[in-house]
Amino acid sequence: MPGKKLESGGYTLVITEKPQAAAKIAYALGKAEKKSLGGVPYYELEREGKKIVVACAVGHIFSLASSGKGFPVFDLEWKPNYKIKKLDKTKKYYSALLSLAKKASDFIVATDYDIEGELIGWNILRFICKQKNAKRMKFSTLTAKDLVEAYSKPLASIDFGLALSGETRHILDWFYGINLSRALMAALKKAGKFSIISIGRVQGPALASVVKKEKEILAFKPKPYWQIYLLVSNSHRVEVKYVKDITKKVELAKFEKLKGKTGKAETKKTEQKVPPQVPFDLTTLQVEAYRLFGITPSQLLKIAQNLYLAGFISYPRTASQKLPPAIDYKKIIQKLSKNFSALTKHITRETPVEGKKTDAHPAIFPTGEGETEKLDMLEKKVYELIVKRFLACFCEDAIIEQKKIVVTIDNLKFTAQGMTIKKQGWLEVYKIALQEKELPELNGTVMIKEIRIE
DNA sequence: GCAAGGTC
Repeated sequence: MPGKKLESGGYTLVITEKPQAAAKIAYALGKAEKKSLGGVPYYELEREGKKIVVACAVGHIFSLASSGKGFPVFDLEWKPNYKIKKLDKTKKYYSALLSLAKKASDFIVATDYDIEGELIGWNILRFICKQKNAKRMKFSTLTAKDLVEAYSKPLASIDFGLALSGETRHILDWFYGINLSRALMAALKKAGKFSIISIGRVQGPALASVVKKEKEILAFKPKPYWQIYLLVSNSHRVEVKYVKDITKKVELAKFEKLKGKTGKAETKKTEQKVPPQVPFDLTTLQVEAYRLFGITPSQLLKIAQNLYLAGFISYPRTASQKLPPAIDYKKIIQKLSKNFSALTKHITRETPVEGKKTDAHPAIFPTGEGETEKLDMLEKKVYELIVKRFLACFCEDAIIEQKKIVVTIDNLKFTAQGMTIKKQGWLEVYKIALQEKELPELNGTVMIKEIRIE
């Protein structure tokens, strides 16, 4: 392996992104012994006669920094966090990795398999281990099975595409954020004021969208309008609504004259197949957890992260809506059937319904492992939601019937709409807000019984 | 001093 010449006979150093992942990997690979270096945990074990040390970072332990004053500045370089920030908690992790790397004879990067994770691994490799490359463990769940497999069949190289895109993002965010913030403060100073303010790739557009919405709300002038309902009948009584809102009061007169008149009714029925909703990406899970349980997106991220670290679900920071066969979903379903047989019995599909989006990690899925008694109330809710969404992807389409009654009187059109579920299919497993509304069939001449204007 | 994104 290129880079600093390595001692032979040393151990394999597995580099993880966070302490909890280090523990999971170490105990999955063998009888690990927990040790500590300057207050930082690491693990030693032997596997197939080879000594392995599993060490960890704490997310990013390097940051971009510039010596340039004023703006614009473009001379950036990576520096250990502790050399830049006053209040830094990463120094002891940096030191522990530095010391453990010295006695290693080869390295495996086992950070999260995504853009930031690859960069975290690459920076540790080049700046601490003095290596150009290393093997790469690729995994999406922290279950023992996946970790052992990732260790046994590592990728020969880190993913430089991911790592470079991560570095590029850091650089561009720095260029744009720091320079524009400095420019903004300089402009303020020229106007005789002093304040520390900031702008950036995320906060700028976010602020703009809040301001835009606030302006819309301030500019909103409510206008009165009316909706017209008719109670019509022949064999059944049904309330139908005029298809438009009325904004001019004078137009109401022509509706007031309708009472006692007759009109023509027609009912149309259409059947619709509704396929299961696609597997969870993080954003969709956040939306659903808020809709169903009132859990905020940031709260959800923490819960999902915990479920992942405890081995219940796959890596949650994903935009993918795919469930590739490699995750062995048949086995997962088999495991889930122990606790969720009421749900798994509805499964009819061999392969899951999937969405379009892809990512480095698959969509969020349950691993089928872990004891749910160990979860708190919110964790359990989220976990079960993920189980249901996953299993629903293997269930049959639902069939719904849409009914639409159209009543025409004096060339004015009124309608009523109904919906009934003909076949539950996947809805048995994953409930969504489908409001059923029974509606009779109404055809032929109808009499207008009542008029309601509001 | 200013970004954004990891993890605590």
